[in-house]
Amino acid sequence: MKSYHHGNLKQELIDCACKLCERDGYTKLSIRSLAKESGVSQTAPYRHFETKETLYASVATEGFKKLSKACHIDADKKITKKNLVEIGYNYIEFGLKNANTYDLMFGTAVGNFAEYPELLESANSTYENMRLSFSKLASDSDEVIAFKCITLWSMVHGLVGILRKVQVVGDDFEEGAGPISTASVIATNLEDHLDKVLTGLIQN
Amino acid sequence: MKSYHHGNLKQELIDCACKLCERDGYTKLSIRSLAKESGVSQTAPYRHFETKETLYASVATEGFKKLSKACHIDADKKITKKNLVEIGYNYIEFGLKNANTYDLMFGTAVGNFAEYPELLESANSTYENMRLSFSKLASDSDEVIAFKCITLWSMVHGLVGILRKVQVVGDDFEEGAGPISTASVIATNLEDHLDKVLTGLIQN
DNA sequence: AATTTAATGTTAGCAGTGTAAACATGATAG
DNA sequence: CTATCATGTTTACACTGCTAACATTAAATT
Repeated sequence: MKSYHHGNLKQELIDCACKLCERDGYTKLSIRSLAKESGVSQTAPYRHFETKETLYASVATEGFKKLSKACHIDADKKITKKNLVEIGYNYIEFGLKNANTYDLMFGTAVGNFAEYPELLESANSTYENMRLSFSKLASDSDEVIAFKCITLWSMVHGLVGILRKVQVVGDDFEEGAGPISTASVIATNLEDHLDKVLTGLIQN
Repeated sequence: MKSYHHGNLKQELIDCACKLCERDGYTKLSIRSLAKESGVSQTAPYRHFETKETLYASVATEGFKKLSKACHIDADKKITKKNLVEIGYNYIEFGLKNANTYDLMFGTAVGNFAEYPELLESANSTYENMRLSFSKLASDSDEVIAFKCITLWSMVHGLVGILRKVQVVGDDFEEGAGPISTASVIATNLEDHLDKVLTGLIQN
């Protein structure tokens, strides 16, 4: 016995979309299949999402919230370099363990974050978190801190990209030629790697 | 007066696809519209590309070849740190000026490079080029060189990703809050930035 | 040179997609 | 109690990737 009105459709669609996007990749997601999954008509989702991109934006927003949480460090405590390594490590871990969602967040699925205030907010706050943690370690100017933060961010962001391609290509590479084996080495020594890079960064 | 057989369809399709992918983004590309553009029936492309992904792979291959060329340094000459900065700079420039193609190359459009030997080859050779240049500067072990190379690569790769999001969000940001203004600063001082990072990397 | 074969093209059609328009239902505000 | 409006449904359109059956012609074989 189901009523005509679902009651909680929007949230259910988002939750469902998050799961499906992560499981199959966002390209495989269709509004129709999503509607079916929620036991609702094909076009019902359009009452809650203007276009498919709007739905993507919602999923991406959830992603940034999770990423933010994963990279969060208790603000009261004193921050050490080890903490920053942790942040970087957690960032990369998130990117690899939620590869499909990560793709949605940083790919072209959502063209312009500015069109989706919540998404823009959650993305910026992810950065802001990171920047804050950084600011508690070094006593540099805001500018320098932001600079270092972006450097770390692009570092880990880039590593996620490279390491994902590694997974795709497969690890069964023997001759130390390609980027594959090397990247794998970095992957298994991620913390060391981050520590090294951060050390260089902090010392300036 | 056109003959039944096109004569050079495959190459024309690839060329056309490269242009369209770069102009509108690979998501907007349809095999049908591509066929129409080449004045050929809807399904003619399927004689040359098993699936759409195969076509994507071809476009991506072209992309890696261009990227490789952009990052190439004459092998005979002695390599300086400045040359490496140049490589990094050119890499980033390529990523920003060919944003849509870059997306195709590093996104999820092509799932598994290993399924497309030419693509895998061109991608690996891009890396190999970079590694070779690196190996001519420092006199480290192969392992360390590869390690440093990957570090530089993920660095520039990450920067492209971040800087692209900047473009998307727009530069008209004033309060020094978001990652935007900071990343913009990096963008305008790219060479300095790279030099700084590389210096840290080379000194170890 | 004639004939077979394989490569390359076309037509027709299926199943699936995003989305708009017109209509149905029922929760809520007056 | 009634009118309104958010939310759901039905129907339909234009588009997509892709398959199967058929047409044409270039290349290989006899």
